[in-house]
Amino acid sequence: MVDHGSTSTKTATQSSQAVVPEAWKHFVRAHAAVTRQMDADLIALHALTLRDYEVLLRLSQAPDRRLRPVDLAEGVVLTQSGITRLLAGLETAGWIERVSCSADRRVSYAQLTDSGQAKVRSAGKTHLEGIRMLFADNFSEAELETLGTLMERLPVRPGDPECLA
Amino acid sequence: MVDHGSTSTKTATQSSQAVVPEAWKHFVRAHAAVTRQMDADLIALHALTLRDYEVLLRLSQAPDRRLRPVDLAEGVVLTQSGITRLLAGLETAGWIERVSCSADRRVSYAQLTDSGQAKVRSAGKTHLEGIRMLFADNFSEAELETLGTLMERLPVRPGDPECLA
DNA sequence: AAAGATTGATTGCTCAATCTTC
DNA sequence: GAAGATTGAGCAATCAATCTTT
Repeated sequence: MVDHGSTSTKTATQSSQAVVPEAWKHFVRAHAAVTRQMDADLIALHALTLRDYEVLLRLSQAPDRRLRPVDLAEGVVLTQSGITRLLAGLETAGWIERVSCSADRRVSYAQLTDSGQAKVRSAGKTHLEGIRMLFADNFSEAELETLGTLMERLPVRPGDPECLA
Repeated sequence: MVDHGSTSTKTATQSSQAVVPEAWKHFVRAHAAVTRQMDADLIALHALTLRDYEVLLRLSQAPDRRLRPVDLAEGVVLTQSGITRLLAGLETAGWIERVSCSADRRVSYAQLTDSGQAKVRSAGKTHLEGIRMLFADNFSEAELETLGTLMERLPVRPGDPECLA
């Protein structure tokens, strides 16, 4: 509700109030549209959900190609039960296998199989193409870099759960 | 979609290849995290989903406070059946009512009620606060403006040649 | 007690099919 | 036939509760 010290001489309240929700609105809308198309492409060409792909990708980039489900969940912003069910699907597809941890018997790693590695490679081509066409091609290299740093600044976990009143 | 051929400058593009998926990754992750928190806040304080709120908001800004379901669906990136079910919920809550169109009897407008207007006002305070704390406060005014224009550039209906009003 | 993982019940959304009206 | 709206079936993700291990 407080004005930000407007830089322009437009109607002060109108402009400074509008800029914030406008940016947010475009952000949400763009994400939904682009994401939906990417998901459709991955499903059509590789029988793979966008979330599935992101999980496989993270595994392929992890040391020893394995991660704890709880870390995986945090990485793709999913609940623990969500990741359990997703991993179950990936396992029956043969793209991951479960490996129990000797140091902590509570955890059963998700480990990328060779088949999963092949899958993430082939699907990766489609996905990179999608990122390029639907997302990156709309920006210059510099803008992309800017976008990346800006996005990186947003809080990923509700670490400070100060509730709104 | 076929393969896009081999890249001739694999080594040279290695670093610039990384910037694209990085920007995208941060984009997706940030959206998921911020959106999730906003949704939780709205549910906790107003018994309202983020999508519910966005629909009510769009109605409150529409002429005569009413819109066709199909336009509403396009606005919040949902399928037609999705909007039907969402509107059903809003109607039983008393926030919208259905009004048949005299000019075209296929459409039944979603019309914001007074109760719905009150709801969107009170929830709007929470939501604006959420946008500020979770999103806008991480950026300067100039960055927000940049972000808005960049996001606006993304295609909302990829592949679709034209949008009919 | 707390952390990791899982399961049961529920919700919300999608696709495909259908109905009515243009 | 096409467009707008709806319904049935199915899937994916959530919350709450539970189990095991630390």
